[in-house]
Amino acid sequence: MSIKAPRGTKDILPSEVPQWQMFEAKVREVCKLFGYSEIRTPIFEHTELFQRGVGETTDIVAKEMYTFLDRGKRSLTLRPEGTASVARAYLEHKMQGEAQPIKVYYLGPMFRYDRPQAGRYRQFHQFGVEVFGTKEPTVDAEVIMLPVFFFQALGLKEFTLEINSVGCPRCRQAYRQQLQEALKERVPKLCSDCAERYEKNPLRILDCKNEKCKELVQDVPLLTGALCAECAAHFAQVKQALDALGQEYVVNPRLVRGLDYYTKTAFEIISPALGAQSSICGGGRYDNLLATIGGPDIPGIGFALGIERVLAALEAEGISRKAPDVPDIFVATAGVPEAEALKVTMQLREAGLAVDKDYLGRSLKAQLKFAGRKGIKYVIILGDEELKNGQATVRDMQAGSQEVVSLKELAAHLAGLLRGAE
RNA sequence: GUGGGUGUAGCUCAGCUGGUUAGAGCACCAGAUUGUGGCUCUGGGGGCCGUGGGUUCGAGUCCCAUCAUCCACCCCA
Repeated sequence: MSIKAPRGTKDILPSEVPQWQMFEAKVREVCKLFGYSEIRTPIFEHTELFQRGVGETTDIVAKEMYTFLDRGKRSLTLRPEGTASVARAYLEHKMQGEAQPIKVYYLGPMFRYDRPQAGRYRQFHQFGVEVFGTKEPTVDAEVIMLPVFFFQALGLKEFTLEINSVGCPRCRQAYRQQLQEALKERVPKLCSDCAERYEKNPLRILDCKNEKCKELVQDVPLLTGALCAECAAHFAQVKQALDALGQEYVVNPRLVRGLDYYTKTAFEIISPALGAQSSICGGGRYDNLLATIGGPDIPGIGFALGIERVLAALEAEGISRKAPDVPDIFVATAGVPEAEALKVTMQLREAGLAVDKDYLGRSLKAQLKFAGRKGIKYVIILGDEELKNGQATVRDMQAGSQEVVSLKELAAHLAGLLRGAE
């Protein structure tokens, strides 16, 4: 075998597609309940959108983008995430002129040039939601509750919600200095990654998994304690709203989002059933994103959730997969021309029945075996004997019983059987 | 980008310290039953042993490289 799917990509095979369709149907159902409309944006955008929106210093922009020049020498990038595109569409179509807030969801592939591992792909799929035009803390609570509600609707049981506030540029800047001050002496003792983070993005040091770093930053002041009055009040109201709903959560002051655009509320949902890539949903508020990409000062909030990871979590929890669809009826031949069998097959389809037939010229025995393996409920046996009388045999594969039915009444007879079987 | 594990039939895997034509189970196809599946039995098709180099009289087996894959770091969904 020479050509394979590119590294980090994979085929979603017919046996898996029903599970994806179930997932997508659930997305649409829940979004409808919450009042969100679907939006579909292009799969690639001008590179500049992500550079400005996601942030030059983020790993995503610095080293994970699929960027290329098109024939007109434009620099384009396969979208690494959805929020920037939706924000761009909001501005481009002047949605600030419509009734606010704008609540949308999207579903589709994203691309990041990462090293693949369990739960991490170069082409992966996200379901995400964005709300523009309100900075109300209760909308933060709604955006947090949507994925929680969604996971419950899927039957997922094992997940934990973590929340934090990363403040606004003002309090974050002040905190950053406070943190650097506190860590000054300890820099040489930190791991090499954290030593680098000390200058670039000291907040990330709080999130380091290295045991030694964890210990060293234990007594350091936390961002939650350094929030400005406005951010602190906002965070308190978000928590209050979640409390009022009876929603459990863990405040994780070390939860730091990687993308530059986040402000105030940040949250993450984690599945303990997964490996190292255990985050199944991440989101938060981004009150400066629209302004950053050249729009008016309009707040926003959203989340994105990794479909492959959620499906893996369902699998790990043993939640049954949706089985692939099989036709209800199979037309088998025994000594009659194939054209005749195709004609009967088409007639049944025209009557609204899901029907397939043999295309390998196999023996009747092999055709029955095939239908049995596939789990097809009824097999029509077209034999020359019956056909002479304008009849066919209908075999119930589960019961092993069969009866002779006239071709004229065949469709109605089968429809009746299928209705009865439901 | 860094580290470790693994690449033999469609799938899961054997193949002892290198030794003639590379095996099993499942799956697939056919027959036993010349018009009747699920059980059983019999037979059959399928492998440049990931790829390229090297060591050797001889390599699936040893060495190097490369690619792919898995897991972890990093990062994130």
